[in-house]
Amino acid sequence: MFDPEQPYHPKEIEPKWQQVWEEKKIFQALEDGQRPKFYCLEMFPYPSGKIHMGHVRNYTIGDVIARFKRMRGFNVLHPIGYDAFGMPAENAAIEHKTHPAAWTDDNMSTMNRQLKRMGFSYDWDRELATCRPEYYHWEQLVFLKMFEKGLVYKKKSFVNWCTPCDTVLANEQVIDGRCWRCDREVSQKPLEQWFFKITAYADQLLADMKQLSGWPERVVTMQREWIGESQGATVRFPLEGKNGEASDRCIEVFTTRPDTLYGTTFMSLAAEHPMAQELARGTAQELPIKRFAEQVAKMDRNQRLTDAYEKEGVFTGAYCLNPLTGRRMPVYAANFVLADYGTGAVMAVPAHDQRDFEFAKKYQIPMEVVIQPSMQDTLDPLTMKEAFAESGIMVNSAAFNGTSSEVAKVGIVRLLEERKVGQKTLAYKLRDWGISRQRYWGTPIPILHCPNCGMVPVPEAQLPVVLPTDVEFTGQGGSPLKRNQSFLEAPCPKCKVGTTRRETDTMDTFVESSWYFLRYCSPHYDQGPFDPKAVAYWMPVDQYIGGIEHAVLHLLYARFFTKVLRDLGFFKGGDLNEPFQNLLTQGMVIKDGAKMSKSKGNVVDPNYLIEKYGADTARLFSLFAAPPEKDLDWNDQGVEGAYRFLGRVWRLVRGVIAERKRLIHQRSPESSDGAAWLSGGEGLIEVQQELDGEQEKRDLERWLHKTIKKVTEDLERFHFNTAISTIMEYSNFLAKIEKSHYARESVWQAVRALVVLLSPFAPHLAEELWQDLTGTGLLAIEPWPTYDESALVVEEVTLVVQVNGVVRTTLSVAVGLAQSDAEALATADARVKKYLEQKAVVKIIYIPNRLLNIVVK
RNA sequence: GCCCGGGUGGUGAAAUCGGUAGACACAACAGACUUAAAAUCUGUCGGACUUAAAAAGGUCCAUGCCGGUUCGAGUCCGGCCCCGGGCACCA
Repeated sequence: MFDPEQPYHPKEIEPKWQQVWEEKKIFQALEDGQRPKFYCLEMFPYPSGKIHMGHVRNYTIGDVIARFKRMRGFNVLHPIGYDAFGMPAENAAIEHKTHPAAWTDDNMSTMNRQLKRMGFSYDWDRELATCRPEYYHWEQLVFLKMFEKGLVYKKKSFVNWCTPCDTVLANEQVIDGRCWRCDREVSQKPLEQWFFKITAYADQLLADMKQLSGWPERVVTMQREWIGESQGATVRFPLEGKNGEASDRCIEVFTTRPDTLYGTTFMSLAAEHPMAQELARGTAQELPIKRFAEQVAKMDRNQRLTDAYEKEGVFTGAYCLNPLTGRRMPVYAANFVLADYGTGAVMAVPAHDQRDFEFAKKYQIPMEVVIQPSMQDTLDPLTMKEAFAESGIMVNSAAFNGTSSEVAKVGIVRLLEERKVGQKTLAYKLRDWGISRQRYWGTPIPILHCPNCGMVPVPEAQLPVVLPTDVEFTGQGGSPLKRNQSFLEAPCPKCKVGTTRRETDTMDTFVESSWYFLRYCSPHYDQGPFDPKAVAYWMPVDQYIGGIEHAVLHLLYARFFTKVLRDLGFFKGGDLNEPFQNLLTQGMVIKDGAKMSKSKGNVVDPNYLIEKYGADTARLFSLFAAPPEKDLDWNDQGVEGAYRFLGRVWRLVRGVIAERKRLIHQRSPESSDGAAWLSGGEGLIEVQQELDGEQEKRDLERWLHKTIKKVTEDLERFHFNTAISTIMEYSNFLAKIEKSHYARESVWQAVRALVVLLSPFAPHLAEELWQDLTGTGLLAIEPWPTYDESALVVEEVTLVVQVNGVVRTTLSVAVGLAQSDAEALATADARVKKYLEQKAVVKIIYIPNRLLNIVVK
């Protein structure tokens, strides 16, 4: 029974509609050629325990987009799942004597409950968790395919190592050089590590950013900087042989300044460069070089990357020759040369590079000026206070003297190529992606180590390599996989006789998140990571929504992985290059000027919010308080305001329903109880139409169409806050309508539109009111209203009248008023007139229906 | 140091193309309803000055600061200050 006095109780209506949506599976996505598809995706959560405000905001944005697109006629795919592998689960297992799987499962079911309670329109049949063998099975398969193609390799590399915790730490887990858990200093330890060869895709990752027009510019910029392409040349400097001649061995360098080649006076190698030790071998420099390499290796990596420490080096005892001039140059090992950038060796030009300048000063190495700022302005190596690193005019450079250094750059590279001592080269800052983790709770790397055959991939038929469950978590002695005999030992699939030792490293969890969006397309497919047909239908993701913190990491990895899968043929001829067509990066949720965190004690728990106000209020406020890409300042009073607004809509709509009901009861008392009254019947509509005054009806229609237009346009460009304020204005307008007019047909239509427009934001309230209004159908799958331009036409507009650009009055005038009439009206106005006295009119600017500006002197 | 964002009332914000700055909210204040409170509803709400018995006006200032373009600038251009983010020994 409809009770007009019933107050707004979200706790009662919200779970009811959540259940209806779920039972009727209306958010289930099926491939359908009739409607255009729309893949709406939010970054899936790590199952840390319960959802936080950042999730609420992220998923509300995604849900409003999904609901809006669905009502606009798109076939929407809107999935959710869990990024379920990772260290917190393992740490919890160690602390609380549970199993990471149990801990993770618990958290996922809690979070599932919370997400459902928020009313998000997910296709729950597609839910996935990356820790399940049916997911990571396919990740292992891709790993093997990459291994075959040489896109995975193993090498020794330095990692952050915490001795008390006996484990590797990710960079972000090292805070000021100390372990986040035990606060001890983190050291650098060389370890055999697995790498994905992302550098092989550096050029494509850079070039294809042209296709990312739907991404925020700053994310593209961050990725471009991260990849860090430099144009330059490689040059080979022959080593000096026994009798001062050039030997057939050489040191290869990368330089972005081939124009300074004639000014090279020494050579710098990274301390770790294999040649450094080799050149010093058997000389007096052998020991100093060895000590120096050890000292550099010990240096904290963070310090090495951030501090401008003093440039130091040790002479290797060897000399090399400038390939163009034959000049004899000492070869040093230097602490500022990076082993893994370029070739790990640098041609040193002290006059034109600040680092080389400082180094040369310290070790009294000669300087050679080869570029002058201008013809007049010349440099003297003896008086220079710093290197001259800009472009200028070439000197002391043989045939290039007198030309500009920019021109010489090209000429010198050509000369190097002619003489076969160098060539044009691109260098990248991007490093290969180290994916090894010495942890249990991750995807096992499907490799066996055989004493006879060496590294042997696990045969595809034996996949998945399942994580053993009979494992004890002590936190001591490294990964528990290393102590698990049944996991560790396996017969060699190649020689059949050797007992192999299974790889105990697991994969970085960023690998799982690099392809989950593809798995969503066919989450139950058991012939491979995904069904190519499903991927061809749904991909690319039309709208991706997540935090800016993944600007480089996840978003770069996912782009890389997509390209790898393409090249491995997984898309079966599809041409998917880029996974995410459009990207929206939402801001943080902050309170009292700081990001919400337990330590700051400023956390707002979504559960509390839902309990007190309901999901619709939580959704509405998180969209109303700020535009999505900005930080959102949480304000409890603002939440109250959102709740009050929903209460006003509730009372308004139900007031109108009650009035309509009363009217019908008057006309035919017997039909008012059942659903029959809703349709009203011809007679009723006639009566209602009679009640409508022509002018009022037009005003109402104009408001209606204006509101539909604005809300639609704002939703298209993700201006949720202004879309909501438009609905508020519309609702404020409707609330002013006299109660005696409630029964009119135009009011009835206006109120229905209010409910529809509000539905993406507050779907439960809207669904409940929709049922009261129509008695049938689900609003969630109703079509979005359209607006009629002709209904927007007005007869009168406000004309702003300015004198010399200052507003003096506004006039209400007929649309399309002629300039002469506008001038006449304006100059007749007393407020305008007084500014025209004693003045000559110089110019009049008239913009019809908007503004009249009289310029006087 | 370099590269991006951003700076608008007491607060969150709006102003889509250069055309009435502050929509919509929050807070505050006043009032109505009530025995009272809550809830709800109504009104006021950038600043200074000013006219007036009051209702209601008027003038000037105001979008970080200084300048420019323009009939007209929150919006465009130049310089500067502050805040946030990214990069930073990458040869």
